[in-house]
Amino acid sequence: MKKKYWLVKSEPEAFSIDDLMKCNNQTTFWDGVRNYQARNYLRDECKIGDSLLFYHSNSEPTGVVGICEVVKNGYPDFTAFDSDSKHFDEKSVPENPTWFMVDIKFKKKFARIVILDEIKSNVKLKNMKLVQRGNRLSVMPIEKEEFDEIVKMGN
DNA sequence: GCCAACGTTGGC
DNA sequence: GCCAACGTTGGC
Repeated sequence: MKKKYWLVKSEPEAFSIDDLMKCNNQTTFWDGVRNYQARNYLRDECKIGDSLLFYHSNSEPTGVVGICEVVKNGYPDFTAFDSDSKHFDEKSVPENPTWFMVDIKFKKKFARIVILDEIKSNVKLKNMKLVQRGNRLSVMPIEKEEFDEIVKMGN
């Protein structure tokens, strides 16, 4: 299986890369994805060993802040079963789960944040879904070259 | 906090 | 299956 590359978004108010660093074993489950396209990526394509860019949305500044790695393949997002969770979805049941998640582990925090403006103005990154109009996917595939370029910018 | 651009829902 | 209404995302 060829290694793949992803960009995942999180609002740092809700969950930041610093929060991830403080997690047990610097690992957490990436819950709360409630979009079918993103769900399909998590369930079917996002596999152990894949690399992810961690992106802070709705923040100051907005941009890519570090790298993580997938450490568990897609499995049912159990927060959808929990009526106390804000990610609760009554239509998703354990026998037939609607939503999926993966586990991710912290790898690295960038020396500097790669802000959205820089990504937008870098011609090598102009094909990223991130900078295309109106794209709101919270989990999106990216190319190895794009991953490498952003890592280079962050160091 | 605003609001444009989406995705989803539900009436028909 | 269409599409208006609604809720959400996310940059600014």
